[in-house]
Amino acid sequence: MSMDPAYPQSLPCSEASNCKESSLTPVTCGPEENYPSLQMSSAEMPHTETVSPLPSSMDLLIQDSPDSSTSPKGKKPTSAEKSTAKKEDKVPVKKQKTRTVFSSTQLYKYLSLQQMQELSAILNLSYKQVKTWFQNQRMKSKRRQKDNWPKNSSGVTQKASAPTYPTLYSSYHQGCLVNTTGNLSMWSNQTCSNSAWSNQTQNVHSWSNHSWCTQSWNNQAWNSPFSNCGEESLQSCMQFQPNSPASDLEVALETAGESHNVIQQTTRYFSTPQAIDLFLNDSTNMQPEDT
DNA sequence: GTACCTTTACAG
DNA sequence: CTGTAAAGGTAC
Repeated sequence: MSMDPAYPQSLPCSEASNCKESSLTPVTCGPEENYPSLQMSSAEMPHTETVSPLPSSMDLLIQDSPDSSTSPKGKKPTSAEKSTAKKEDKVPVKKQKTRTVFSSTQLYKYLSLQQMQELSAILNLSYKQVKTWFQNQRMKSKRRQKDNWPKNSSGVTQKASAPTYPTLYSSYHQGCLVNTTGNLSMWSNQTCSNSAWSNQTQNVHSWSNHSWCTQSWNNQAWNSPFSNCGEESLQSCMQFQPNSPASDLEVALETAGESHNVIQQTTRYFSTPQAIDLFLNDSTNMQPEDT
């Protein structure tokens, strides 16, 4: 339970080392930084960058994103530039906060420290960004809860209705992170039935200590917002045998969920907001919420 | 040092 | 206007 991988080790330059305390200009961090794809001057930044320096294994995972939504600026540099230019023009550099629009592909693989680090490198994002994302997700979940996220009221918001934890792994597992040691984290989502999952193709990517598992789902079965991107390539898989679909997951979840905190829970893969919500909500208790 | 929370600012 | 990445501040 000690997970403090000083991220800066193997990463090229992910750490926040850059933008955080450095200054307010994330862009200044560096060209090959992780922010490159963020905003910068798309003019000269063919975001081909997206996935260049990736290992071969990861290639599959991230290669897609033709330019989905990410396009930090691939599409409308005007706005950004405008604003930026404007500010620079007169305002004493207040703070060029540029919203990085992560591509679904990128979002698809945000995880925890270790993974985050690697991911950051892989995705060409900074560790900070990855971290921030999770943070925001947590906040988002909380807010939703507070706001009484329209869940069953009409049963509309939640495409597949928020499943409870038990249901989660039963019919909601889309991927999982398996630790070589036997520990595994999972990210789940809706519309994924065990059967479907069994049929899916399984591609295992070696990922550090963990095996990045991606399972290929049916595009149709996948309704989550995040899933609309060409995840076909980065679909998830499972490391455990296809024979033990939910079984392993359950065990793993139990083990992992019982002694993990929110952070760790977050560590699990979230493919969809709902999944995150679920995790953030029940993960702590992992009880059948069945009063 | 990190996570949590609040606020800011941008993209759709 | 909403959603969300990101900065700032605070607490552990």
